[in-house]
Amino acid sequence: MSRERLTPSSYAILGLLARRPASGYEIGAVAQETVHHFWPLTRPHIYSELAKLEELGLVSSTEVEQRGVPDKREYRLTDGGAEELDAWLNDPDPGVQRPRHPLLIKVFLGERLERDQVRTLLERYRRDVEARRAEFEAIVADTSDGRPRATFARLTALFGLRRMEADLAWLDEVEARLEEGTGA
Amino acid sequence: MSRERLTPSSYAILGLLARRPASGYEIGAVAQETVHHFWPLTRPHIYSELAKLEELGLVSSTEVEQRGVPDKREYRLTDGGAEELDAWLNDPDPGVQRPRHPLLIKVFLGERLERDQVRTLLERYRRDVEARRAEFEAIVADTSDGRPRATFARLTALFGLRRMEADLAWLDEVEARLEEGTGA
DNA sequence: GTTCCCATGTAACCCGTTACATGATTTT
DNA sequence: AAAATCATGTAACGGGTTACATGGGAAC
Repeated sequence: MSRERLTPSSYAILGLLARRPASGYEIGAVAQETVHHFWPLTRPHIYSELAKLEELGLVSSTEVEQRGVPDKREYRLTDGGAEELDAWLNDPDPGVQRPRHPLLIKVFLGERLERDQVRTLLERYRRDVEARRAEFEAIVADTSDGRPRATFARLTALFGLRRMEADLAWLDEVEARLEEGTGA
Repeated sequence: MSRERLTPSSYAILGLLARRPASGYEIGAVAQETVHHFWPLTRPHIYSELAKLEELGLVSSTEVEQRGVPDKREYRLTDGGAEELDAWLNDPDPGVQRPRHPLLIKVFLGERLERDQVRTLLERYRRDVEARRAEFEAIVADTSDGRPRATFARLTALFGLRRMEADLAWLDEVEARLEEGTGA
């Protein structure tokens, strides 16, 4: 198989197209509301992926005229694309997460910092986490009707929510530990 | 400041060099044991970063002869490098995490899958998570003496540990929910 | 009737990865 | 003595980002 040059981003896009044909721009908008919180897709990236996928015959496109706004190129999944997508989905390999957590670099090097500076840093992070937790909660609330499709979207938001809660618990632990270190 | 082209990886490397001068290869080994679990650094990347950092005057290098093994180029932080590092550390911006969680793409598209296939996928992920949790626990155990430096390393491992626990809790939730869906 | 925004996309760039190179040293 | 490993590194590639382009509507 020469087509094994596809990335998770490729499959995310195939998956979105499986639900509904769309232009690159439209995929960008949908991605923002659906997969962005666990797999960010920028629009330029989507465009280049679509070109690659079309070259591989996994999607096809037609120019669609529009009034008032520029014409768009609408992509749809081909039969081969659906096959490729399902083959990937049925592979139970969960894939690798490469953690990239810049905050922890600063924490790791915390000995170079004043204690108060570490606290400020953590406080800022806590605010970020709380904001993201709220976003996840909103998605969970939005997907709590019984629609079959919403069920799975809900599970991904729940994942984010649980992780944000874990981060908050960690922050509590760390701050408590830093207090100890201070007084003594 | 023209030097504002540095990435978190740059600062991670500066931070490691602040502890001890080292060659690119040695930084690679240390990074593997210290920052890899929250900020992976591959050796080729380290080499190119070092070249860039030297060009900016943030590190300096000297060729060191060795017996039996190839000569190495040893890098050390310059005064300017230490300044730059501390400026970054003292900025309380925790930075952006770009979540990249390929598993959740499959979960999100779960309606295209057989229920059992979803279960298999989650089971595989659970094993991964348990393995990673064990690694974090090992680091926590390894850093539980009172060394000041170990304290901060420990906090980063604790972060990973809490997140893995969150993932396991999520898996329990999801699997329970999927059982419901099955019987009815 | 300028100024701002919206819908659509392209171009340029670079961070980080995977693949390759090489000579000494230890292992079998 | 062949094979594997170690210590050091270079080369090539590409996924994904930030910056730019553009023309029609909407807003003030």
